[in-house]
Amino acid sequence: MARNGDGSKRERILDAAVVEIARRGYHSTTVAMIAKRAGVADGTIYLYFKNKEQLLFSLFDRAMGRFISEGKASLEQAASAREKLIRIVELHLTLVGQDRDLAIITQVELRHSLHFMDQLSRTLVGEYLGILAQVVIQGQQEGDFRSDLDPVFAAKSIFGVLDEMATDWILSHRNTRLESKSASVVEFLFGGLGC
Amino acid sequence: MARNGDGSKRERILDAAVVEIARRGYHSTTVAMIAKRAGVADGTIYLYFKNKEQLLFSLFDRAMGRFISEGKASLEQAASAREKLIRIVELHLTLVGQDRDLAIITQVELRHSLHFMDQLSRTLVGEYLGILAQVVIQGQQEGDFRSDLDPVFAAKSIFGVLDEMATDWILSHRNTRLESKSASVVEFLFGGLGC
DNA sequence: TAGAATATTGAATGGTCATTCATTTTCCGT
DNA sequence: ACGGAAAATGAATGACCATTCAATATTCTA
Repeated sequence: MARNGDGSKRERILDAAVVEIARRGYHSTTVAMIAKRAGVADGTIYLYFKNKEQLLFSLFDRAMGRFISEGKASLEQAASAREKLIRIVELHLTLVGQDRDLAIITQVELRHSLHFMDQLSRTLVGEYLGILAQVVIQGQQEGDFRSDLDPVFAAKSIFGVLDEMATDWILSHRNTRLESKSASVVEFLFGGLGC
Repeated sequence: MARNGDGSKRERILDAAVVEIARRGYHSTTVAMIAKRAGVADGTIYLYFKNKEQLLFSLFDRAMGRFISEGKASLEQAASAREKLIRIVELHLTLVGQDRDLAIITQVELRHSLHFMDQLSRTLVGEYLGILAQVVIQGQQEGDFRSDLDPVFAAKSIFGVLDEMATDWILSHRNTRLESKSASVVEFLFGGLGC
């Protein structure tokens, strides 16, 4: 019965959870549905995850872990803050736009309670904002970015724009590619609305 | 009908729902809890609302209705697009920052599920974005805003920044006033990051 | 290969709640 | 003050589902 050893069963459960939760929503998805799609018994879920909520957290961990590691790699290849920001925007939109089901999880399902968001923002999202703030600081030192902006505030603004584009993409059922917005986003972030 | 002298019973139920749902989250709040706080019987809720989900929608309708009507009034007093944008930013942050419980509802609880967000974005949020886009168009005609920006894109970006500030305020438990960010937001929106 | 250790199964459990509706209370016109 | 209509009540219903655990299957060790 049990196939290839190590984490493959756990991975299968996570994959199944992404699909089921994206389609029906966290609260309407039963553990039994996830188990069925993963091809395991209901009880098996509890051998790998403490409970349903932990399973949802694990979904986020896995996705955000990939994001941050790819992000760090990509940033190392960029010298100036300006270039770094461009890469971040592209990476963010590309990764979110790559998997619609996963995007629904990150943009919608992971935000359904204050308790939940609190935990997320304290950990991985916080780390992401920190990286953004660092880039802003670098840009200010290089004289490319205005130095009268609070870097943390700027980081949140950048995140806000990216996050809104991602959510909007999920909600608009058109077949656009999310990363096609990269250039506009970069342009807006650098130049704002004014002439 | 249920509405006598004071339409106050329905209002009391809505008020109670805001408090309970903000504190415990939508899914952990039972209809019985809302009824208790409102001082009515469980069944009475169903004389005013079709079901629990409709009650949540009504919460949003009431809040967003106030927002849009106040917004329109405030916009009429502003002539230039620049002034209008300043007013929108101030109004958005002031209204959200006025009532923490209600803010938790709008920033977190109303975003529970794709289905739910879909309905919101198609209706009132869509209307809000439309107003923002109009202001951008006006600004472009007046020569104050860059005309190479797509107004709908710009509207979403503005909304994204405002929304992120609001969510961040909810999650940071510090005692700041949300509207104190107005000036920074306006400055960022007009000028962006660049020098 | 035996037997122990480990992994998996899935039916049963127990608790939770949204919703209903038979009954009671309040309202109001005459 | 009466009586019928409208409102309100809250206990009962029934559906739902996360989680458990005794039983079974599989893998490992010597």
